[in-house]
Amino acid sequence: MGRPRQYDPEIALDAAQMAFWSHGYAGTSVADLCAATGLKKGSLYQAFGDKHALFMQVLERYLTQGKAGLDAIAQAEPDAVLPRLRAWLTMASQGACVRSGPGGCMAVNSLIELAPHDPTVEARLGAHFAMMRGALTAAIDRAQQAGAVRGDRPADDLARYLETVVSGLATAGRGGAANAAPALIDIALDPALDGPANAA
Amino acid sequence: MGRPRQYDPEIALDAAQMAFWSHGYAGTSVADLCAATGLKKGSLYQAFGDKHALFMQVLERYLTQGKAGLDAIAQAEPDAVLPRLRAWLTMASQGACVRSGPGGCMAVNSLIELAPHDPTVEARLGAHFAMMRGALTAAIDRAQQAGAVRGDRPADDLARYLETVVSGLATAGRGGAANAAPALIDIALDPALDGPANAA
DNA sequence: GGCGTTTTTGAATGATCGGTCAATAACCGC
DNA sequence: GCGGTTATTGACCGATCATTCAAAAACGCC
Repeated sequence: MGRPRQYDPEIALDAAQMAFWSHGYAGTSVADLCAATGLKKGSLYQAFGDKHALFMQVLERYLTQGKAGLDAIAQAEPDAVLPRLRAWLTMASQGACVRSGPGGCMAVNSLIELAPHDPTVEARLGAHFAMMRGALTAAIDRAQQAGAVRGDRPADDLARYLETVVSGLATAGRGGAANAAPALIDIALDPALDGPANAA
Repeated sequence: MGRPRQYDPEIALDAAQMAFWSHGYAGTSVADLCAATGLKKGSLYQAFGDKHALFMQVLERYLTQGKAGLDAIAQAEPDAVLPRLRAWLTMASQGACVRSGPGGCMAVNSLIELAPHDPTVEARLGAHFAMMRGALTAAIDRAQQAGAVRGDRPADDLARYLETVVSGLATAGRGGAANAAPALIDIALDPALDGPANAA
C-alpha cells in the first residue's frame, strides 16, 4: 500500500555507514548523508529518524557484522582457539588498514569521539566490548584447561589484554599503517598465550 | 608597547587543550573555546589565529609534554629499560583513565578523528609516532644487546608492538576504563620482553 | 476511476557555524 | 598629555547546521 520507496534501505544504510565511519559523527552533516545515500532530506528523516537515530542504526549494523568473528572464537575447539585468535586479529587489522576504505574500526572511532559525552553510544559500545571480553574469556579459559594456552594468567586478564591489542591495531589502521604486520600479531599473541609455561 | 593583554596565553592554551581533548576538533566550537578560555572571539583570533591554527598549537603543546617520558626511556641504562617501559605504560594508562579529565590520549583521539582527512595533523602525528618508535627501538635494542630484554624478536617490531599497546590503553581510558590495571601491563610487557629466551 | 496510504520533494525554519572588522580602551615612550 | 601601538569588545557577515512541513506524486484497493 502507498507509494513504494525508490531506494533500498540496506544500500542507504551501507552508504551512511561509510560516511559516518570515514568522517565521524560530528564530521558528517545531514547534507553529506544525503549526498552519500542519494536520498533527499525529507526521505532520510522519514525513513530513519533524525541524525542521531540514523547513527545508532548504522552503529548497530556495524557491531552485528563484527559479532560473527567473535562467535567463531567462542565456539572453537580448545586447540583451535589460538589460531582463531590469530586469524581474528589479522582480519581486524586488515579491515582497519584498507587504504580505499574509511580506516580504523567504527566501534573504536565512535568510542573515542562520542563515548565520553553520549550516554546512548557509551552504553551500546560498553555492552559490545563486554560481550567481546566475555567471548574471549570463555574461549581462553577453555583452551587453558586443555593446556592449549599457557595458564599462568587469569583468562579475563588475557581477554582484556587482547581487547587492548585489537584497539591498538584499529588505531594504527586509522593512522595510515600500511598492512597488518604479521610480526606484530605474533609478538602480541605468542609470548602471552602460547609459550612453555602451562601452569593452569 | 601598546595595551597589555589581560590574560595569560599559557592558561588560555591549557583551557583550549582541555576543550579540544574532551570534545574533539569538530565537537568544539569557537564559542566553546571562548567559554573555556574566557576570551572573546576577537581576542582569540588575534592571539592564536583561526580555529585550526589554535588546534595545531594546542596539539604541539600536548606532544611536547608527552615527549619527556620517552626521553627518559631513550636515555635509560639497559637494565632500567624494562622498568621504565612499565612506568611509561602505567603513566600513560593512568593519564588516559582520569575520570575528572577529558579521557584518553589527545594524540590518539586526534589521530582517529582527523588524520585521514587533515594532512597537517596527519603529518604532525606521523612524525610524533615515528619519534616514539625510534626512542623505543633504540632503548630496546640496547637492552637486548645487554641481555636485559629477550632478543628473539627485532627491536623495531617490539617498538611497533608497544606503540599498539599504548594506543589500546588510551582507547580503553577514553571508553571509561576504571584504572590502569597493572595485570594488563604485566601481560603486555613480561611475556614479550622479559622471559627466558635471550637469543640475541 | 476515485480513495486512502505512503513516499518524495523542495522550500523554509531558526540556530549556530567560523570568521571579520571598526570602534574603543589601555598602555608605552616622549 | 600626546601620539603610536596593541588588546579588547561587540556587532556583523554569509554559510551551513539539523529539522520540519505542506504539497505533489505514485502506488494498491475497491
